[in-house]
Amino acid sequence: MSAFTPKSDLLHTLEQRGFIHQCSDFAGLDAKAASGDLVAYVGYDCTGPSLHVGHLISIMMLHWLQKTGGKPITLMGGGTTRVGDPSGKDASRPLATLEQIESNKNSIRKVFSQFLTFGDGRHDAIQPDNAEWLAKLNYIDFLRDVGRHFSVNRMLSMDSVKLRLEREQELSFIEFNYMCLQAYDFVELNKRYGCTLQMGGSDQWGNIVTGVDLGRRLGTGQLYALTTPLLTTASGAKMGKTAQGAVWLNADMLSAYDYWQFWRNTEDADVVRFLKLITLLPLDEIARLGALGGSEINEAKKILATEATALIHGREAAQAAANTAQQTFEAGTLAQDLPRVEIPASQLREGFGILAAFVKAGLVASTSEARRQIKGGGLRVNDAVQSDENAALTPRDLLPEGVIKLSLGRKKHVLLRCAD
RNA sequence: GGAGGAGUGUCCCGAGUGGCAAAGGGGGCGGACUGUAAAUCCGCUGGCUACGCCUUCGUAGGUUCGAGUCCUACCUCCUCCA
Repeated sequence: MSAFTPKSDLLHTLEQRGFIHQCSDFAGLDAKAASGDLVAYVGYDCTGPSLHVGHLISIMMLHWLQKTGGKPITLMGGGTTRVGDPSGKDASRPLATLEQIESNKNSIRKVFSQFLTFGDGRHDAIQPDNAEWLAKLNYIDFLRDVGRHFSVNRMLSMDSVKLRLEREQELSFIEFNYMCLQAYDFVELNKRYGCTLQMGGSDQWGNIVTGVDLGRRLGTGQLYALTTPLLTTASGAKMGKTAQGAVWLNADMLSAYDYWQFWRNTEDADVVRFLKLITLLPLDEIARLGALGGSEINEAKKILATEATALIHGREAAQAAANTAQQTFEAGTLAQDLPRVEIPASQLREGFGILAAFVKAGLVASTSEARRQIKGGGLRVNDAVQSDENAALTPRDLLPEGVIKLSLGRKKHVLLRCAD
């Protein structure tokens, strides 16, 4: 792969930006992409109400695909989610109900329009749901026409399955069938839309190649597999989850400010890699940012955060988040745009217990945790460290702006405000 | 169907002798150092109306002053046999 110099704009771009982990046939795919009628898809589970930052890489790939003249398909896994993906999860996921899946699907859908142009044109993105064909499959027909092409021996050797077997963990039959359905999807998308490439994270390699294989046996013509590295930090931690939960892409599930903060806190070693993967900045600009030494790299992190946030929350919200951060962390002034929580004015007049206040603000999960944080010096009111867990907030704590600033650690702030 | 083994703090792994809010990791959070970074060091990591009370060790009972630890039944998983 490294020896190969891609001719197509697509592979050229993907390679330069660090998207490529494995490819089933680099040269073949390159030729196909260069021909200008490449249709490719990525499948998305409907297990949650929103995608998270871990999904971002594949979405960006679809974006570049469209930009370089290809047609992207975002396949909603409305059908496969009814079965469950065995990819390395420790426990079998509880199966989602049909209503949940439907609701998740509609919620997930929203995010793609920020990255892709949908429509009926030749290069417009489309968004089918594999329930359209999987739900009406007839078991006998499926076994006869498709099932006989799958080798159990091979499936057993796949990491996702092998791991579960080695660790003596539950692997149910329906989960086992997941890859068969995913392979079938690929073939079906080929028939319906001329799709010849499936992309995904490196953990999907086995599933994707199974689809390529099935296509060959069923006579689809050559199919291709392309995987990306999983989004991890330089220290090896998986991205996408924080203590508060996943870093959601949907704007209604994670604020622009929090999203901006997430990327602002990127490790030094990851900045350039992330700029390439999740922003649209030109490579020479990224190279310039990457050359910044020492603490100057913070400038690059701010740009990373703002560009990333602009993609899903809009330029204006991203800039607002940047401004809020600038005021809070650099100017040391009160940023009115910090997250807010309201309490009744009467409650403040009576004295609002400090522990309850932090719980109310959502900065700690329980009063016990608030107590612990006070012992550890982690709670501040109006930037003053608190040491008395019996203290109460009163109207005297109100800043001139009419709010009380509560902080957990150095980074998390909430403004407490009286409701009228 | 038979024999044996296993299920531990709702993030994960994992010790556990009848006195256990339960060893030790990882992860996470907080503090120090910094640059809202990494590395390192320190603290914390069930809940509450909090020097006490309540809920936790697959589920439900039982023995006991007292059970994660003993007994019974049940559920789930693993291994060997049929």
